Amino acid sequence: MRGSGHSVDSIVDAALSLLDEIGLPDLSMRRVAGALGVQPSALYWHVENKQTLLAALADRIVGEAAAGASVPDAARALRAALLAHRDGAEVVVSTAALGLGSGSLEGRLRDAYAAAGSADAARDATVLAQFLLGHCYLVQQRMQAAAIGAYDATPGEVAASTEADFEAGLAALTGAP
Amino acid sequence: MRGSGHSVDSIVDAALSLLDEIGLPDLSMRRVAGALGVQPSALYWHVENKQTLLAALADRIVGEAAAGASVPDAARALRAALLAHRDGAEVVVSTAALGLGSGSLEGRLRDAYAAAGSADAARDATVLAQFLLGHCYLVQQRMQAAAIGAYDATPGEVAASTEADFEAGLAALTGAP
DNA sequence: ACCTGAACACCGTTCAAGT
DNA sequence: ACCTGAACACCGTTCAAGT
Repeated sequence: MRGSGHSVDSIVDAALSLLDEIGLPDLSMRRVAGALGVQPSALYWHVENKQTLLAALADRIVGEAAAGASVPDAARALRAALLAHRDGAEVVVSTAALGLGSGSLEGRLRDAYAAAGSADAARDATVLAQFLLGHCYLVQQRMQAAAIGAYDATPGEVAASTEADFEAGLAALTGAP
Repeated sequence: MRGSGHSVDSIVDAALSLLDEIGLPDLSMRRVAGALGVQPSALYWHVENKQTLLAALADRIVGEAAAGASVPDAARALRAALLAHRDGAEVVVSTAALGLGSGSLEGRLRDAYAAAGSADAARDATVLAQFLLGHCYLVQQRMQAAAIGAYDATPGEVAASTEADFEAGLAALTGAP
């Protein structure tokens, strides 16, 4: 902090817009450094390694989504947050076990279930998080495949049928529409 | 075929046992070549690139699991197949959109739903596949984190509580125990 | 037909050294 | 405190050349 060259926040900023431009497979430490006009080694002053940078990116992607909402609305808000950035689901899911990334996401759902008086908020949240992450991951994979032309539908068609898939799963897992 | 040096099957064999040994992050084309006693470039005679090798690996992991079973048994068999190999879920999920990898898995579930007289077997299969893949991916991530010690449970504890999570989600998505 | 050898354009990370 | 420069040990992939 305090006007110095770069903070961890500015690195996450750069990484996030680079993610939207080029996608996760091409998101290298060297590219992030390049976007900041700095040597790759400079990043390691602010960030321990690539894994922790991705975890910070995951936290930023999840953001404040779903705070204080009902279970279905929390799930919808988290879905929207993941789908808002290219490969957002893969970033979040890949750091989910670190507690860092998605203690966040699963925790958010746990709060929603607890507020709704669930008898086992922890299990309910785990199950819904697994569906939510699997859903978003596969949706984004399919959208990318559709963009490349390797899939038999346009990105628009994928987006539409995909939301109905989500609502179907959500209704089944939460017990009602 | 025909007694030549290596087939694509022998490459998948080597890749699969290497996967169990070292995990997906360390599974490089160069390591696979090394395990076969061959130069890395030799692999490209049999296989187009790493992505298609991973797709073939995914097909091998899914195998014949769940053929002709009821929906819940198909789901359980597929779960067991993914969990049987280190990072199995990540391999399968990462190639799921290619039709190559998990036209397989999702198709298997679609067949089971269709045989059970589902009104929308395609959607039901998509939703269950998303849960199944998200579940297995997160379970394996958690088991690995537990093995490293970065997680607050032993691998055994993770495996146990995890199966109950799966049955809870499965019951909700299929409508009954 | 199948493989080697060498090369190309990359990686993540470390660490002395500069300022 | 923060960054550069150079290095280390790797990647996936291509392609001429060998057999």
